[in-house]
Amino acid sequence: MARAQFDREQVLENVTNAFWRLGYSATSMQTVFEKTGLKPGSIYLAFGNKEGLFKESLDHYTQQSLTRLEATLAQYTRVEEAIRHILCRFIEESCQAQYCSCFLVKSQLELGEHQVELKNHVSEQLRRVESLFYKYLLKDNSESAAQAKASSIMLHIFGIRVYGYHSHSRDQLLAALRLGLPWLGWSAEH
Amino acid sequence: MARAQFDREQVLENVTNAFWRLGYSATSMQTVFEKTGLKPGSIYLAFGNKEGLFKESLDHYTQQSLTRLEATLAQYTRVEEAIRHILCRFIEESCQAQYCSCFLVKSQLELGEHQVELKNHVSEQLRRVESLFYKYLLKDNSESAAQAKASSIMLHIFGIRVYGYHSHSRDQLLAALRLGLPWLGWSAEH
DNA sequence: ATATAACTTGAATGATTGTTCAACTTTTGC
DNA sequence: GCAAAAGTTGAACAATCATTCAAGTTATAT
Repeated sequence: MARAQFDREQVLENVTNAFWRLGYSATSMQTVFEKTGLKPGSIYLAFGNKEGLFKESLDHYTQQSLTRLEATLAQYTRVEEAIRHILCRFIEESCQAQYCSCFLVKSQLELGEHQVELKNHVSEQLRRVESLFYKYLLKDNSESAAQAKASSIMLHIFGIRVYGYHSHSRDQLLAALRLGLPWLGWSAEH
Repeated sequence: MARAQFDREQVLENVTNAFWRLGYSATSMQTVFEKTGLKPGSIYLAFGNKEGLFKESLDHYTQQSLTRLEATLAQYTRVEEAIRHILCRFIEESCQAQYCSCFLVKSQLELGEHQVELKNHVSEQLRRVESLFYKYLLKDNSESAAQAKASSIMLHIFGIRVYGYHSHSRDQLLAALRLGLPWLGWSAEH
């Protein structure tokens, strides 16, 4: 029973990157072989097929994202401050040259009738993100207020992910966030 | 000089629908031939290639969208009321069974390094939409306020387009819009 | 009526798609 | 040390991809 000779994490890192940038359809298995240096047989034995590989990539990405979000949310005493930090980070990301939006958002919109299972899987991951915000907002809010605020946060995040993909304008996005999320208590200067 | 025997508008309608639902990569020319009933030669003579066909589809969709938006904006005396109507319409759309988000948003996120020209074209169309809101908001706002409000509207629209694609929850979206866009002056009941 | 330009047809192109598999190598359990 | 399990290899598969083109048809201009 020989062990796999490749680092599964490393492989998923490369594959996720390819899927993230190019999308599910536009990423060929040929591309996967090249980015990982593995041969067809190894990939198919380890991940089943393209859908399985994509699903694991999604999980890999979600895991990283949630961990990072949770860390930031736990770091600050006031939830609003943490969320502000997260949103500002997203804006900064969107201004970088190689920005390619959010893997989950892109996948959600790309997948359709032909990949229902994958699409539902993405939806589930997005709901996990919203639940995380909801959980932290519950500390200072009623259930209905926390839900509305969590949804509003998600709307703005989705907005940044799309808007930032073609605009790259930090100030415009920041002004829009200040206007749409006044309850986050933005400071006067920044 | 024989005229084309097909209705260009009708063909674009069908093709747009396919691209909209399946995306650029996942829509094969074979699909195009089937949906239109035309043979390869006719399509390639009329539209050049897949990219050209996609570009015309985008323009067809943008034309229809802008016309509809402009009509609603011109219909109401108060801009805020018009925008509220538009957003509510978007929410209603997102609750329908066959909802497939916004063609421009989906394309913006799908297109990448390999279709830079197309991607820029989509960005341009999205900017036209924002400019339309900006123009109408200028009537009652300073330039900076109108810009911030237009951006905020776009963020929320993008949000609906993504959020509505996996949630289908009318009330949640509405509550989030009321929270994020209070300056639109929502009535107490609805 | 005829010449010519516009358009349609459908088979064919070579490249690329996702996936399989028999042969081979490596590691493990006993 | 031996057998079996696990993993690797690289060629090969049929299917589909976007696109082309020579031949045939149609409409228009003169």
